[in-house]
Amino acid sequence: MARRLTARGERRRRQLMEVAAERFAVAGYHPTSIADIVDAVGVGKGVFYWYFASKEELFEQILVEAQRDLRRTQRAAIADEPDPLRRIEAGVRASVAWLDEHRHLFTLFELARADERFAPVIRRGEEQAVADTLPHVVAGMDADLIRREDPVVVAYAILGVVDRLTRVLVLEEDRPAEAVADAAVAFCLQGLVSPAAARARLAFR
Amino acid sequence: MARRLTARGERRRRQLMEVAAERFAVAGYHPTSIADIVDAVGVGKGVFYWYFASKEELFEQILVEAQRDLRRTQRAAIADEPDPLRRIEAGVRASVAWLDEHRHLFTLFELARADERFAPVIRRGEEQAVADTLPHVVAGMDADLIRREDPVVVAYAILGVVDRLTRVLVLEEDRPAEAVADAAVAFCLQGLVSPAAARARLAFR
Amino acid sequence: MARRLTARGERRRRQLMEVAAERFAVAGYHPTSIADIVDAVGVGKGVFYWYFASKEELFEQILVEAQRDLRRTQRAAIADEPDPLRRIEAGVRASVAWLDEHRHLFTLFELARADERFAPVIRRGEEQAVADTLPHVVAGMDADLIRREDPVVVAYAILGVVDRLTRVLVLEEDRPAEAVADAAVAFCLQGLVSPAAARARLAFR
Amino acid sequence: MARRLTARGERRRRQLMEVAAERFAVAGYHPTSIADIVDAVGVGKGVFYWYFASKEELFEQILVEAQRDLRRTQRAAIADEPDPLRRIEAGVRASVAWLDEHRHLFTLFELARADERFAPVIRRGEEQAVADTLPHVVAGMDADLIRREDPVVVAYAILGVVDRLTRVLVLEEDRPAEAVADAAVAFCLQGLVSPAAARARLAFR
DNA sequence: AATGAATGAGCATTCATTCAT
DNA sequence: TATGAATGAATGCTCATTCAT
Repeated sequence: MARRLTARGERRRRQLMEVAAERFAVAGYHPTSIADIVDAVGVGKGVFYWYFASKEELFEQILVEAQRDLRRTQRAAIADEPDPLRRIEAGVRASVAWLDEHRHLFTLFELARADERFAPVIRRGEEQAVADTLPHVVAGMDADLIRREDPVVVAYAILGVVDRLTRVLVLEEDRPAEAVADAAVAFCLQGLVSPAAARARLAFR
Repeated sequence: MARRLTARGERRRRQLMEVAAERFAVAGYHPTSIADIVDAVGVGKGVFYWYFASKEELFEQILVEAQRDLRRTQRAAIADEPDPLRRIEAGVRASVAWLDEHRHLFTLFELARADERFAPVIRRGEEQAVADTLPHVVAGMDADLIRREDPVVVAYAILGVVDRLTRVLVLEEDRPAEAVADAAVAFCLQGLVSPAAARARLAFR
Repeated sequence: MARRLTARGERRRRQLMEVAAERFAVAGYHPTSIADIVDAVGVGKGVFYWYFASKEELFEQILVEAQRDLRRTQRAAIADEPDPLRRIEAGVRASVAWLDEHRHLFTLFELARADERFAPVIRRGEEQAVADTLPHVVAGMDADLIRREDPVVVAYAILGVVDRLTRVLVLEEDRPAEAVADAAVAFCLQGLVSPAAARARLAFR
Repeated sequence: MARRLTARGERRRRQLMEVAAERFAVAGYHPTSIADIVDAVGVGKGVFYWYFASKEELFEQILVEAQRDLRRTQRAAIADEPDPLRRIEAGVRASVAWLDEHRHLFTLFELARADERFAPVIRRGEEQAVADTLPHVVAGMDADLIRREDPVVVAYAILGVVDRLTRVLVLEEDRPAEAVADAAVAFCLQGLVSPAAARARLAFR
């Protein structure tokens, strides 16, 4: 592939990707057939194979573009923050917001993770996200703002919190994204122990 | 179904479930055919349908039994702990250990979550886990050991941390389960801010 | 087969045949499995094959016994009638009544006729019925009570009328069997032309 | 379905229907597999499902088209007849001729009647045939050409005679269709009583 | 006589992909 | 670029029949 496309061709390609993304999210990858996709767009099957080498390639491209967009959004949100903790916080908030706004793509990430063929794409994106977070975590530790822990662990833990809270509370229970972002930030920064208990624990050391 | 089985029949049923669980985990649900399963067991195709009404029912039963076992393990681990925080900690440790020991079942949970038909089963299990955690969180808040927050949020956050850290660090990066459990506990209890920063923050209030 | 059966065995055999006949009538021959039958009776599959060599043999025996019973009924109804036309009439009435009372067996006759394997059994029964009717038709012609026509044709025509009127009007439209028998007799005896038209026609000859 | 077909596609569809109709008639519906059909046509299995949604739909379409053709033939045969009795006679003759010429479709009607799923299609056609016959019967009664009886009964009786005589005498015993049509007409019009007996009966009234 | 278990060929249907036009 | 048509391997599932106990 990597065909050179006319403007019209580019539009078609987009259209196919969008329709496919939506169907995949609603019905799943397997249950959505090429026929479903081209029928929804109103074109013949040949068209599909003009733009994509295979169903697999199509899904992969949807995923990669979505990851790229999410990452772009995170970087933009972080850009102006000098404080490491606030950078992380901004990243969390931006992620929750993006996942909320692109629910079907969020769903596709989950779908992809469960499929042998696409899991690597997701893993790659996740590793990228961790790599992006790492410098801020390390900077936070150097500034004694963040507990000294394996920074990779910390980064994955944040990912886990954001992912789960957004999926369950925003997508399924329809809570407002900002409130969930607040909760995610609070949990990630302070954990669940109360200040009182924290003080008591400190006294021990 | 719900057939009355002889001892021999019960053994067969177990064997089919185990072989299927393992194949599903390795290759995925769709790619694993009934033929694969019965061939692996070395029986005819009809045998499968003597014990299970469908491939779908089989998967569901695997999931439900796995969830039951995980829950049993968690409850056992928590049983003797009087302190709410320690109960939560024990639950986290038990979960990481179980997921480590039953890696293929952990994988099945992920697979299932991505499939329309099985997602409800997973959600149900997750809700059960949250419901199981809730009393301890609330007790912790009442004893002023845990920050006052929406306890449901807290429970899901813990789930997210445990799930992600175990999946990536234990299953993929092969770190020792105990170390990962330590890290998960630490993150969940204290979050990522350092004691110093916490003190500084406290001063503000 | 043709096993010597104890009294209990004979009961079992009857029970299997009755249950099977009813299921076949309701759901069809193919859609009714041996499993359905033995489950309905509450016995294991082996029992079935103790009494019948195959599903096919079972159906055949049901058919043959039903035909035998129908024929017995017809002969009994005709026995005391000296007049050929009245014999035919009595036969028609007896047939409609029997088919009404044994609706499921009537249905089985239809089912069987459509199946290559059983059609011969039905044909045989039909030929028997025709052969049974023939003497009365011939006697009627000899006594100048019945138009001179190919008696075989006449016999099959009667069969056709009885079969169709009973099936549609009695079984489907739930009309009383006696009324339908009346109508069948009237049509068979006089056809559809009015006496006036008949007279007019006669004048021509 | 209801796909837009090219001329070539339309040809394929016809071909599949014809081959299928013939196989169904020879071997039965169940025993004829999709594989049999496409193999006979010499195409891949997918082709079948390009043109038909299911085996069931195919059979139904065969039936409906056959019924349509039979009805067309009947109407054409009747068109120029002013006399009600002659219209009925013409209809009977046209039916016998059509059933003779399309023996395999006649067989399919029988097959279909025995199958739960297709019986309604047959019943519908039968009701149509009765509805088509009714006006002539009523007209005949009004003109005092036909005995006053329930016209629906009369119509079904005619159907029964035509069906049975054609099936047994034409299809099985290979008698000439015209002779059988003659016999059917004679029986339907005059019944089986002789003119003499009829006169005698009249005397009574 | 009876049971639960097992067999395995057979079937309708799906679907990613390719092809001829 | 685009279409309708075609491919054919693969899949889940059924079921009459047999077997071991």
